[in-house]
Amino acid sequence: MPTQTSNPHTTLEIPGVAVSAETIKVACSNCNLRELCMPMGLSESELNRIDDLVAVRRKVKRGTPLFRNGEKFSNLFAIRTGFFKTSVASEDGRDQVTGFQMAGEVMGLDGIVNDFHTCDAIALEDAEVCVMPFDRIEELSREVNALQRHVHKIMSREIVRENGVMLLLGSMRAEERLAAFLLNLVQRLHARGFSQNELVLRMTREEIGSYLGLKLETVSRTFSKFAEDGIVEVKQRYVRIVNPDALQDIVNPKVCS
Amino acid sequence: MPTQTSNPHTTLEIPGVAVSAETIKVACSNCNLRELCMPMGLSESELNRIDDLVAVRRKVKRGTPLFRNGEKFSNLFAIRTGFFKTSVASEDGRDQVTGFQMAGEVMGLDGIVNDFHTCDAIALEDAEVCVMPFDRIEELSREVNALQRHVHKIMSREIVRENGVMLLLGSMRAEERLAAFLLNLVQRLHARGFSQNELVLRMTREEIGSYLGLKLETVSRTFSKFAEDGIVEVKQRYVRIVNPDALQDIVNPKVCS
DNA sequence: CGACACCTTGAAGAGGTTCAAGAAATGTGG
DNA sequence: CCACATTTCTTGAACCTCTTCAAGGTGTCG
Repeated sequence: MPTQTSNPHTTLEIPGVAVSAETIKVACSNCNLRELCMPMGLSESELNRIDDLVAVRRKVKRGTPLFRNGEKFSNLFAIRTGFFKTSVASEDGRDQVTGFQMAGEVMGLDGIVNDFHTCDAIALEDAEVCVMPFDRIEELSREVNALQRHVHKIMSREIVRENGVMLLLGSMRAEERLAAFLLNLVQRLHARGFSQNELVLRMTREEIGSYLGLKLETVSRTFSKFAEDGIVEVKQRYVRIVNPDALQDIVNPKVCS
Repeated sequence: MPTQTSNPHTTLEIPGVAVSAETIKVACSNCNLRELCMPMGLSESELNRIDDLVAVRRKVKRGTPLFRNGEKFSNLFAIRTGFFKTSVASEDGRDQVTGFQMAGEVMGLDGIVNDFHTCDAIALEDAEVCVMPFDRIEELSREVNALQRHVHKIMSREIVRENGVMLLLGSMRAEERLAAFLLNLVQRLHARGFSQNELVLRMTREEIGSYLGLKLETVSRTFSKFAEDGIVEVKQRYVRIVNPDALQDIVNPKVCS
C-alpha cells in the first residue's frame, strides 16, 4: 500500500541540462562508494570507461517507487544515498518484502531474465541512485574483465543472500529472526561508517514483519522482550544494541553439552 | 546427515580415455537439453565454440554430494540426468533445503561471489552433470554475446525464483505452500515431457518440509488432507493430481466479493 | 493543532510443532 | 530369495508459538 503511487517530481536528471557542475563529480572514479559498488584494481583507462556506465542520476522521493513489478527492465541501479525496500506480490495481493537496500548496493537484477521487473523497489527515505543501462554494462563487461567478474559476483551475492533469508524464514523462530535482522542491518551500516550498536530503522514494524515472515505485533512484542532482557534499547525507530553477544547467542543457540 | 560422505566411485570421466565413442555425442550442440540450458539462435560456429564449455561429464550417485559448503568453486554444473537438492546450514546445524533441481538446470552459482560454495548439492537419484569451468564460461561469454546474456539470465532467474520462495515462506500457510510446491514441480516436469498430473517425488517428506519451512508431519498431514478432499492421490512417493484447479485455488485464494 | 500513520500491549484463538507409536516401504546380508 | 534392520511415512494428542482482534498511546506532518 504505497503512500504515493506515482510522483511526477521523481526527477530524471538529463546530463548537461540542469546539472552542469554536478555532473563533473558524478564519475564513478570519484565516488566515495566505489569500493562498495565497483570492482577493485582497475587501470586508469578502465576506470574512465566505467565512468560511462552511469547514464544519469535519479532522485527518488521517500515513499515512491524506483521501479515496479511489470515495468520494462533496462537499467540496474546503484544506490548513492537513501534506503530502499524491494517486495514481491502474490496474485491475491499479499506482499513480501524481499530485502532492504542501502548505499552502494545494486537493485534491478530481477529484471534481467524476463526483460521486465518482477518486484517493486520503493524508497524508504529520499534517495539518489546511479542509473546504469544494462546494455552498456554487458557491452563494457565484455571488454573489462574485472567488470564482468564484478557483475557476476553481485548477482551471486544476491543469490547467497537470499539463501540466507530462506534459512531464516524456513527454520528460525521469531526472536532468532529479529536478532539476525538487527545484526545484519547494523553490520552493513557499520561497513558504511555508522555506529556498531546504534541505528535508526528506516522501515515500519509492518515492513520488518513482512521481511521476516511475522506480523507487526510480533515484531513489536519481540522488540519489547529484547528491551526487557536488557539486550537492546528501543524507542520507536531508534534502536541501541546494548548486548550484541546476546543477540548473537539468540541467532545461534548454544548446543547444550 | 549424508549417507555417504565421499564416494570414490563418483567418476570423473576424462575425455578421450575411457569414453571415445560417447564423447562424440557429448557436445552441447547435440544435447537434447539444449533449449533448457543453452542460449538460442546461435550460429554454427558459435555453437561449436560452446561445445568446449563442458570440460567433462561427471556421474553422481544417489545420496552423494556434487559439491559441499566450503568447497572451492571453479565450475558450474548443468544437470543432464537425475535430480538434486541444494541446502544451506546454519552454524548450529539446522539446515534448510533451498531448492530442488532437475535436468537442464544449472547449479553452483552460489560459489561465484566468494570462490567457494556456500551450500550443499546432493543427488537425490543417480545423476549425471556437465562440468563447466567458470573461467571458460567467462572467457567465452566475452566473445559470444548470446552466451553472456544467457549467463545473466540464468542468474537473474535464480534470484527471481528465490524471491518466490521467500513469498511462500513468508506469507503462505501450510496448505498453500504444499499446493504451490506440487504445481511448481509438476509444471517443470511437464516442460521436460513428463505427465501433467502424475509425479514421483524424489525427496522425502522431511526434505519437502525443510524446503517449505514445515515439519515432516505437517507435510504428511497436508498430503492426507488433499487426498481426503479428492484433490490428489498419494501413495508414498507417488502423487497423482486429480484436481489441479483446486490446487491453484489453494495457492491463490479467491477474494470473497 | 488536528488528523493520520505508526507503535504497543492484552487476551483469545488457530495453525503448526512436538512427542509418541505403529505401519509401510526399502535395503542388506545371510 | 527371504528375514531382519532401517528408513520413511502416517496418525493421534497435547502443547506452544505466533496470529488475530481490539484498544489505547505515541509520534509526525501538513
